[in-house]
Amino acid sequence: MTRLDDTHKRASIGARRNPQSEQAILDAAEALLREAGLAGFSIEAVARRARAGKPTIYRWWPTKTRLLLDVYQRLKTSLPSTDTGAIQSDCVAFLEGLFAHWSGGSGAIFRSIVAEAQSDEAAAAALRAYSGERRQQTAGIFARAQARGELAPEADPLLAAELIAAFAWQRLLTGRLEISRDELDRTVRQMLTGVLRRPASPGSGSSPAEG
Amino acid sequence: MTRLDDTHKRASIGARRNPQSEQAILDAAEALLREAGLAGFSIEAVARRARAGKPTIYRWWPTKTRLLLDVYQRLKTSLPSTDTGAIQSDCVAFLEGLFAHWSGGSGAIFRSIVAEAQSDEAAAAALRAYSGERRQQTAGIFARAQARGELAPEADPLLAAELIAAFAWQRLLTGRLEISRDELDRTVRQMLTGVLRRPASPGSGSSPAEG
Amino acid sequence: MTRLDDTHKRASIGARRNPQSEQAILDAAEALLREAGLAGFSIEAVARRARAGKPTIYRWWPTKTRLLLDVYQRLKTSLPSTDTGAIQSDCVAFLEGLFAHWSGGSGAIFRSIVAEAQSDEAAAAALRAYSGERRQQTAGIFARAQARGELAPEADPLLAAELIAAFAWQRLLTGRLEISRDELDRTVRQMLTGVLRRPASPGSGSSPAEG
Amino acid sequence: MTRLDDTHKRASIGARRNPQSEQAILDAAEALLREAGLAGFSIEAVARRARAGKPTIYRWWPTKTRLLLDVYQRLKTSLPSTDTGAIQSDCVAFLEGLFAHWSGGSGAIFRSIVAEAQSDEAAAAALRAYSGERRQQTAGIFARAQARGELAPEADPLLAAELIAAFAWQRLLTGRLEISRDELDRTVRQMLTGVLRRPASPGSGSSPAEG
DNA sequence: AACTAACCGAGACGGTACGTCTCGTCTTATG
DNA sequence: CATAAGACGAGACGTACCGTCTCGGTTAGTT
Repeated sequence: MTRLDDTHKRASIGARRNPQSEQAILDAAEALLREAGLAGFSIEAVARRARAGKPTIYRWWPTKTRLLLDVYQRLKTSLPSTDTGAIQSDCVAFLEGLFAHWSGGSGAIFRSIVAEAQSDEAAAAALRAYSGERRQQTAGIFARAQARGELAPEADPLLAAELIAAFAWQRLLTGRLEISRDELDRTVRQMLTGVLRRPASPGSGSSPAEG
Repeated sequence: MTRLDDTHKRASIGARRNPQSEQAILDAAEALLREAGLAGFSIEAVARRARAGKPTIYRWWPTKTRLLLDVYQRLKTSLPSTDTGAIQSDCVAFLEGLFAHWSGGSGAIFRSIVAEAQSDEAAAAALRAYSGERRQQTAGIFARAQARGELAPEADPLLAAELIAAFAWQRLLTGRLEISRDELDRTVRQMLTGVLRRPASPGSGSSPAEG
Repeated sequence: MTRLDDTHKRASIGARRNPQSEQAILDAAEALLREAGLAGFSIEAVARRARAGKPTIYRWWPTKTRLLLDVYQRLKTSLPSTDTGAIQSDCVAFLEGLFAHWSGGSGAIFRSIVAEAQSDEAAAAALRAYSGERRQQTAGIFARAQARGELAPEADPLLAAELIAAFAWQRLLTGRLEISRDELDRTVRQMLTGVLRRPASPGSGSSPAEG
Repeated sequence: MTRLDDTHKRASIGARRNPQSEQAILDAAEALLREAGLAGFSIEAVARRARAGKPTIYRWWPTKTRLLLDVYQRLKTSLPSTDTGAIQSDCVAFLEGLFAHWSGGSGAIFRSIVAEAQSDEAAAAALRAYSGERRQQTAGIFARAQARGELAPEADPLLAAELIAAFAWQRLLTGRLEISRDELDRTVRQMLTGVLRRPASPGSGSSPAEG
């Protein structure tokens, strides 16, 4: 990428990790995942593409899964939980942002991680830790709404975060990320309001009656 | 398993498929998946265990995925959607049944299929079809409740089914199927009632009665 | 060949060998040997080409070797040992005829038999029998010359036959059948006269003339 | 064989060929050929016996034939052409030595090479080269005799070598290596003297003077 | 005329070997 | 002492043949 010497002699830089190699390996891994998915992702292939020795990879990433996770970590960047001041639009923005992020190529990588986690306990643990952390983060959206008085006091923000994430996951894993703005709205609304019939309270309605 | 004649001479029965071999292969595949998951599942291993020749497997299941799907198909059986007359307990029963089913070994197989679907389009399509069909089925629970007047008229049963299934999937895929009855209750309740604050109907109040 | 109905339905003709099938199988085997040598010669391939069932082949030719031998037998035809009245030209004619015969395609088949005989005892026995018989036949050339007084009385016709055949075999097996008439002449001459120095006819003697 | 550490941990020794593995593979190949001939000789079997990975074999010996040739090369050692001072005994010694060499197990290997050469052009070329070289070597026996004046000046040593080798080959390939000393003597004598009747030169005679 | 017996093509069966691929470990030579 | 390189043992991949088996159908002799 940033290198000028394309004769690519990238030898040791002494008794410490060579960041150029690290970059080259992560770049290669990411590219392979984007191009061919988990199927084309092998340590052998990464080493070939990165012009790195296999032991160099194994030295820093003891398992394929760890490399996978590092690749995903790198592009997790921000996804800043937008705060529009209204929970409905916050949730829609959250899902829209996530789906856009995933559609941009990183979805393939995350799918790979989930797949890997189904047969590799290390990946499973990492995925569990990662998704727990993300859940906490997402729960923040609901906690803020609760603080604003938008949510019922007894609502569990963490559980709400789990449910919305679960929806997103299933869409990703079954390749159904294409979803219209309108459908997204309706989905979020039903998640927020639930499905139960409201007790016909006199002079009220499902949404905020008036002021 | 059910065989008694473990002298296993299971030769050809003429120019057509031998159902004994088919059974033995599916049995072996299922056992391997249950025992070691997708990692231990190889055509080679299945052939060894089933005492079958590899070409016999390849003859009938052109890809590993097809065999995987056939294995799952076999044990899809019923999971009869219980009808307790109340949506809350219906949903709890649904999740309890599903989690029990998955915990009983078939979860490992379903996880394998989901994993496979992340890199194999055939598996993905099959999974999509299967989960769509199941969603329809699950939506029935909500449609019946709606007919009873338990649910709001504008509630979307199919969407509700998607949300509850998504929750279950994520729990399975992250290895978090152990869940107490109480937690299940709370989860279902929040799914059904939503999280929004109630419009403070006069003389009522879901929880914060007073203080 | 002679059939007109190329829909080639060649069913059983009752409880006995169907000569059409036998022909088709031998034809196919011979063709395969000529085209691709021993490497392309498999029961499977013969069956495919002959549109015959494998058991039909195994019924009549218990081993690949037997089929091989039958194919060779079929085209052994004659090779009539020419009798020109002079041993030198008889031998040259013998070798020329043999080399021409082998060059015409049957050489590939005979090479296959020799190869087969190196790892299959049945083929080895058959080859031994066959070559012994041929040796007897070839010895006739020398016996006739001996009767004519052309050969020394103590010469062994059978041994002479063995030597000339051995020469031919080695040429075949190392792919050196192309040989000029002149070289053939010289070869035969040296075989017949030997290599020892002549006793310088009258009044001399290389070896022990007398005492 | 000569190893003491049969715990056989024989890993890589860096980015170059491991001579231990090479030895083990050649040993295994030779043993298999001696024990079961070409039929029992498969890359799979060699790998198993040598405790080597198949790719290790394929890396260094692209074809089965190459491995075969290397095995034979290894035991070609010497066969020093004895020089007794008399062509008759030289030839007998040559054949006796060769037959003994072949009977000692290497015959099976050479037969395999000849067989292989009948369907593999690479093997054929190698065999041609090898036998040409040996022929040159053997011709030395006759050339020396010619220099001594034992042979006729017009005799062709190379052709003589070809004829004696051909005799040996045919005996090997038809499994007729058992031959008495006496028969060997007679055979060599007829090769050397030829079969033609000597011109009845006065006062001489090849053997029976006259009556 | 029905029955039996052996043939026929077809093709599935359990196996073995093929040659290629990737795995994760190892040891070198280079810097 | 980290690096690129690449050999190593192991074993799965998907394919080709092996030799055996059973099938459904055909035809000829025997009852």
